[in-house]
Amino acid sequence: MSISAKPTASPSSDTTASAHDRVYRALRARIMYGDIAPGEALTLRGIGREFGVSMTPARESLRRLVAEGALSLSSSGRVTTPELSNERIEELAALRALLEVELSSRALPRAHMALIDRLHSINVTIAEMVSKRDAVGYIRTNLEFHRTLYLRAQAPAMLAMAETVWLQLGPTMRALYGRLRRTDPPQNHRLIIAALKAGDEPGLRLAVRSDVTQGLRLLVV
Amino acid sequence: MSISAKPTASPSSDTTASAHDRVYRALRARIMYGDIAPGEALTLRGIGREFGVSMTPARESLRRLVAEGALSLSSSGRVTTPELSNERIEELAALRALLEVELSSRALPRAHMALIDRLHSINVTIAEMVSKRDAVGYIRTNLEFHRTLYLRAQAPAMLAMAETVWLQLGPTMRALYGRLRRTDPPQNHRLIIAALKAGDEPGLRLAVRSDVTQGLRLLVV
DNA sequence: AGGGTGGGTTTGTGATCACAGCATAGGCCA
DNA sequence: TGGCCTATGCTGTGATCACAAACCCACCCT
Repeated sequence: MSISAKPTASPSSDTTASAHDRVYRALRARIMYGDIAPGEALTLRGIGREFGVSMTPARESLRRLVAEGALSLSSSGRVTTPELSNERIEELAALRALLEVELSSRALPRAHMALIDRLHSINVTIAEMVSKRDAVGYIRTNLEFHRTLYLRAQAPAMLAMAETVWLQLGPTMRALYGRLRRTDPPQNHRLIIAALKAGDEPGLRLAVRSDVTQGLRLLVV
Repeated sequence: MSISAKPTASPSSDTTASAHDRVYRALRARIMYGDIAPGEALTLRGIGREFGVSMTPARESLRRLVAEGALSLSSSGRVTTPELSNERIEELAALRALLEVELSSRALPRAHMALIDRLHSINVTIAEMVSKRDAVGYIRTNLEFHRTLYLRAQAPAMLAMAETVWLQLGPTMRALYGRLRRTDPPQNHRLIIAALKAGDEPGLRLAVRSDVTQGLRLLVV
């Protein structure tokens, strides 16, 4: 039975031996980076078959993702990726603004030149993803930009909450970036970097708020 | 085997037939309202025995609580209620301030007289709990005060995040209210109600922030 | 007497199975 | 020909079991 293992997931990050954790990480990345469309259904046996595990670890990883709001659970127990209402999207955008403005503000006094260089280089990668029309790559790199900045805030609980919001917005973000077709240079990211260099806290808060809010605004139909 | 069911949990809210959900709800309430001390260990078979279920639902509810940050998972898989560091407590307090100030601000334009009456009556119950030295009852009623207000904000995702923070602080809050021995009338709650009546948004924000922050400040050793 | 080490016990992990609910697709009847 | 109804598969739920690792405590060696 163990021959049927089909590791179609990413071959990286196999340091943990735990089966449910491996499944969880793979699914989480898929959802957060928009690899799954809203409304898609996931079945226990299907997940188990794909990752070569039994129903038990599949169920654990699915329920963990449900607990984090990444998947929604119907009354009959069926698990699907959620289709967010406009009110929910606006709320999550407000949450992003609230949390990420605070995180960036806390990161500001700790932002050295090495961090700014790193952010700049991530920005270059984002531009590449945009020109390649790679939606998933764009989302992943964009979030990496934010995570790199917020890691300096030394606020793990707050960062975890922000990532939970990203996770909830994942499937919807794909729909967004699949829709917008203009080659959008990360203008707000440049404003963020400039404010970091200048030590300008109000400017930084404004830039982060704009960056977080403007993309989601297009999504509200 | 099913005879060993000992429903020591609350007899209410048994509308759901799902076993793991029943266990989850009971444990969540215990943790959030400070019924379990920090550092206590929970075992799968122990939970199962107590609720008269097998290991499967016990495991699901425990892992869900771990996913929500209510319990911490050691490297060997043992589940305990977390002992929070001072930095973590300060971070969670900041998170409470951030989220709950926003929630109260959104609830303000929707706050009618009926809500204010209800808040006042909850406040009376809080005073009773204080005089009875009932720590768990105090925490539960205090959170009910906040939840009642925030429900008017019509922001379910934001409220869910706030409740997650309460959950993480639960075991620690018990340690706090077990320590403070003064009969503390809910002064800040009266300020909140006054600001609601007057439609005074800056005052409301300040009162909520004070109420949320001051209690946790005592806790930082 | 103290510290390391052995075994017995307890723990989480994952697989498998029986079962009940549901959804769908096909057939059946008017 | 159209609408209803049943049957079959597929789904999640929960119980049980085998197994390996961790833990604990007593015992033994130095």
